[in-house]
Amino acid sequence: MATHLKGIKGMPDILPEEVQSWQYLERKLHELMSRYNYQEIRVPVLESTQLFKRSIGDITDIVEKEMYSFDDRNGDSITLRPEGTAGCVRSCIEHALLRNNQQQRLWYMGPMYRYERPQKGRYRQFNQLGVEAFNFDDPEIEAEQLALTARLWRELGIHEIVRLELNTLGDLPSRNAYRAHLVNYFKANEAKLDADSKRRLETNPLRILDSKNPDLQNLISNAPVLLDHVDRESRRHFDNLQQLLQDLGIQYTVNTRIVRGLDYYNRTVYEWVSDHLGSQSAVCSGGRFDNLVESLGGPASTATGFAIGLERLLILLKNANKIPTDSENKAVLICMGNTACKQSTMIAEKLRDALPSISLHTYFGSGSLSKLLQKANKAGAEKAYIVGDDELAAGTVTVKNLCNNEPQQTLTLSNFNSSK
RNA sequence: GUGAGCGUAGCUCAGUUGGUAGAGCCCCGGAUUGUGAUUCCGGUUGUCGUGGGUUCGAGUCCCAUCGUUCACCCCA
Repeated sequence: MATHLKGIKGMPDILPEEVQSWQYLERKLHELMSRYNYQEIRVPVLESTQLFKRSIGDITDIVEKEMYSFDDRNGDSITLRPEGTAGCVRSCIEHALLRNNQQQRLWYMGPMYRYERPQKGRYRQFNQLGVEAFNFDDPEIEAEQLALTARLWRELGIHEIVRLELNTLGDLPSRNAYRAHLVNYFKANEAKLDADSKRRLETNPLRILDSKNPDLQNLISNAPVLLDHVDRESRRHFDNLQQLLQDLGIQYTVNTRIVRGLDYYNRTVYEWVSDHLGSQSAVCSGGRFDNLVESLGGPASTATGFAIGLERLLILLKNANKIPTDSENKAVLICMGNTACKQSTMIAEKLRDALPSISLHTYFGSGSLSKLLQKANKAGAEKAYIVGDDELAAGTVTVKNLCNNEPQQTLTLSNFNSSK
């Protein structure tokens, strides 16, 4: 016997039973996007490696060690997208969707790829819903997108177990100034830092604020605060956003330690987090990235957006037991006796003609009615359509309701015996 | 890349100081050749992850390796 092949690490199969919950979630997301009049954009899973290096930032971990990059047959380096924003922006530029400061509200959904060690809520292929809006300068757009996500949590029934954490990064000059303050502070206390944080001191000092090391918490809480250093305009933007959130009744906390793994953010950053996700606590994160479009060669365009990790969202839905079981209109066709059994496919087609809304499962061949009803019941069918020799002769179908003990009904199908 | 835990039937898991591999669920059949959700009876399923070692003898002990889970790093 040949040894069987296995799937790739961190790239899970989604089996039929599981697909139900994905379809439920996808349906909800489609509806939501449509209600906010965001438009779907579909871009490829593969892009040039250069695109991600320029957008995400060359020295980020994603680009340095997590990308699935390889050479195309002609030697060009291409990469499986580790996130969706870069491709979306590239497409908008390429097709001039942002000319003359045109506003766009866009969304996309699909798999992303990062070469990481899998753990709870983290996979090498994972799915995101991405939402981006372009050329909206004022904080109303952040408020709209946060209202949209807040509505999603509410309608999925998980609003009790997620919370919003908000911060502002200011503009680039103010952030660089703050960064210098922070480096000075941590350099003065370098002896107290762990190895990871010493490394981050060189690469991404803001990340030290994120550290989970309990020994560092005291040092971190006495560090200079980003919010105290942001420029006046960004500060005003942030204050206005907070006012809007209060007006909308959206609860949040300001967390001055939130930074971003991607380099392109400025001003607003936020995360929706939950205690039910294990260590990977963020289910949605986003913010403003006003400089990305221009830095990728497009027209200067402000931008805001967020991404939701769909696997993580499903963990929350399961946790809160909010995935409806989909047994609606499930039915089975049971044929008894040789004559009816031979015609089961044809009878099923007639039933589907007559009852377009049912999801009809046909048992081929014969078996004891008792067993077949048992099977139908286990499969979650609501009704059994039974056809035996009597029904065949009379041109009828016996309908048995499997949800209750109501008397059976007889359904007449026109042209039932037309094939004769 | 680093650390820890776990690999026994399709699934969830027992398996005693080393002595012939088990249960429940699922699936299939029958009681009941045309009436389930609630009965009873019977049946199938295994390179005990893989390869070495110790031993008269290894699912059990040792080593290696692979897989997996969780955590670090990082991030949705």
